[in-house]
Amino acid sequence: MVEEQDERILAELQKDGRATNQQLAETVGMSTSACWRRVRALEESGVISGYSALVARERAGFATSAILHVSLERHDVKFVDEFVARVTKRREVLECFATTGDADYHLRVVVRDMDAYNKFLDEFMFRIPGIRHVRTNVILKEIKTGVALPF
Amino acid sequence: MVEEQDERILAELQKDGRATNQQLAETVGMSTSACWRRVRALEESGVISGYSALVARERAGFATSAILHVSLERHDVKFVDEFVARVTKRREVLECFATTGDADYHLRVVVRDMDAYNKFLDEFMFRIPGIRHVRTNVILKEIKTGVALPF
DNA sequence: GTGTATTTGGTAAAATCTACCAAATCGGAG
DNA sequence: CTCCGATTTGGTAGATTTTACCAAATACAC
Repeated sequence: MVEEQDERILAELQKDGRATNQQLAETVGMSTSACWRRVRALEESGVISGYSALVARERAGFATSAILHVSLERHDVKFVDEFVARVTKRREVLECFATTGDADYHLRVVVRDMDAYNKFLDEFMFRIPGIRHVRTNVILKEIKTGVALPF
Repeated sequence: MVEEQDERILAELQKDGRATNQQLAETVGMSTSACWRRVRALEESGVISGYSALVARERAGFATSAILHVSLERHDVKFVDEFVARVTKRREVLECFATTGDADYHLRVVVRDMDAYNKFLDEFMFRIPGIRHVRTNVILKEIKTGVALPF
């Protein structure tokens, strides 16, 4: 479905999401029109789901982030759906994964400071129905925060 | 440093990293030239660290991902630096955070399939010197994978 | 208020995007 | 191999966008 040349395009657009079509065509080695059509196809088929500016967290004033391990009390669809719906809406939650292991979910949360994090827990997380346990691991240092799939 | 109007620009460029300067200027409510200069300033000051196409993981052929909890045997700079250097280079590791809590590091790893993950552990992770313990939590479902800071 | 520095909006040339065309390439079927 | 239809390709041109510059407006210190 996604072939050789598409992967080169994807790799390049992951590295520079604002590369001009001409640059792109040159680096992947095809004509501008062929390249443009492929990019368009990748967008329309949903392989490329969007484009985003990557903003330096600290410089933008978000000093605090944490990884949360969340377990639910019960796993009825009712509680699960409610949890998923709330977490999806909440913008401080950048990532949420259902995982194997002790916790049901891993979340990454980004806020401006510890006060905001405390508020996040009290006013949001602890009010979600059916939560059994929340463990917070504060992020001391970001070693790497990538978005590029390893083509 | 980053003010009101800059935040609107950042929010918009996080949502659509390929918005034209004209669209952007319109949605944030300033002239195209003023808007363009601010974007440029945000790029040059490093607040915007780059742009990226967001690629749908599964559609691009990466079926398997996991969260790893890694602890080091010893915490001399020597071992820490080596660990950080290796992890930073390895492209399957999308994210790596030093955290409080039981594990020293949280990693998110993305690969094509379980074979590739097994290989990743054997040929990469387990060969890093000074590793005490690695626990794998396979990601069952991606509830949310965002990159946008919550302005 | 005055002078200086910074930011603003407008403009025009250069670069880019995007839709179209005809030519080239591919993949069977005979 | 040759023909045919289908797909993909490269080129082109008009519309759009970017980008650097200018003069005017605004902000700021004295």
